[in-house]
Amino acid sequence: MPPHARPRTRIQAKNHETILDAALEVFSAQGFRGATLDQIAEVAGLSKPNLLYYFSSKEAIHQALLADLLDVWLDPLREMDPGGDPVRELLAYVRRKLDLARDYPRESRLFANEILQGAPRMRGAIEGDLRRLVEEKSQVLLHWMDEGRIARVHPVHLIFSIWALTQHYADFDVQVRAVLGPGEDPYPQAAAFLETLFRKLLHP
Amino acid sequence: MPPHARPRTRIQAKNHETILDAALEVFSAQGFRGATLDQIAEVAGLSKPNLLYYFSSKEAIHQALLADLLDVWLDPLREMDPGGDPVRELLAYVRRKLDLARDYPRESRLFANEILQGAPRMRGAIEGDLRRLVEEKSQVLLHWMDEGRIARVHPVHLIFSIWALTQHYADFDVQVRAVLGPGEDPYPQAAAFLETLFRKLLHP
DNA sequence: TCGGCATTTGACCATCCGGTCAGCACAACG
DNA sequence: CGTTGTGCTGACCGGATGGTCAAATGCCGA
Repeated sequence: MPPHARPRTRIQAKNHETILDAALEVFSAQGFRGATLDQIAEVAGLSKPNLLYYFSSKEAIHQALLADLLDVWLDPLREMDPGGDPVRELLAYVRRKLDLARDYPRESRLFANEILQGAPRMRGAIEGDLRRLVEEKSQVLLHWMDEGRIARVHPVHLIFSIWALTQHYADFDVQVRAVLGPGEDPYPQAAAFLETLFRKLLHP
Repeated sequence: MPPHARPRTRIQAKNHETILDAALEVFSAQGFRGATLDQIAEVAGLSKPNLLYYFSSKEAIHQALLADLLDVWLDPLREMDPGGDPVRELLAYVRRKLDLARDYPRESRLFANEILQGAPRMRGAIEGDLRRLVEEKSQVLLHWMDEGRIARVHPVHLIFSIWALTQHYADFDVQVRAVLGPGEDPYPQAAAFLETLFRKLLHP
């Protein structure tokens, strides 16, 4: 009688969260098809039928994760203030995005997995919300360029470059650490490097 | 009697190639676990048992793909000539890498999938060949920086940035095209943008 | 304390999937 | 025309996996 709705009781809220966290762990590391309900159940410390008491299917768990994801992912871009100082705003955006990669690598990899497979469960959001936001912010960038406050480059590719350079540290973490050597924290170096890179790129 | 060896007859050579091409198609789009032998067989236009006549297992097909991959992937970096003009050499490297993303997106996604999952079948190569090559080329970059011929930045992160920015166009192709709009070819714009970016970054 | 609802689970099912195998088709060759 | 080796396949197997269900257990307010 009380299955797949939004959490109502305290137990439901807790188990919902536990399951989503475990699912994030497994989906981000194995992809959708690679992940199994048994693995998720094990990580969550629950039985498999119990998972399906809270979510109607493996798909439903995955959907729930993706639903939240895009918002979190785009928030740093939304925060970019058209009224602020251009270079400062853009560097702050880069910084927020890099922090996101450092603090939420699983979310980054979940997203990367989804796009890599052709975004079968996110097509709509990408062609909708995401595209609109990029278009909107591109206008802001173009405006700044017209004013001569930052260098003139293709605004959409500028945004792509921020995504690529920051997410790389989460998605290719294994490679990054293997090359830098163990025990080396990539993020401080990355922050410095990216600040230099974008400062030079944006300088009019 | 004549199964899993290097191709000997003409038929073997042809089917080997057909299977690897089909497998690349499927593995790069679905990941290792997401891919099934039936899908590969269908794409190849062969029966499943026939695949296993030529390759001993699903693993073996995947291994065969990965074995070639790293070399192809690192060749553009190998070609960077320590005796050439620094900026020209680096821009040429960026260009070669971007062409690779444009012409071999499936290979790029296969690689991305592998790294995303923690490189379970490539750990050795990454900590070995790849790391050594990056270390070697970093020395070249540092030398160029000491001579004042390019700006001083972290050489390894410079290489990371080239990887991230070029592979992004293959790995996140769906997103790139969704944002730019259909019918828009991202690559000419990307080439121009990346040339600007790296020219500015490297300028002493 | 008790009734009823929320929560949990062991046992089970159908399907999918990687892999095997016995044998068929066919061409080359003596 | 028989023998031999390559190429190929339908039928099958066992284990994994997503999902179901009836029944057991825990929890809470009246």
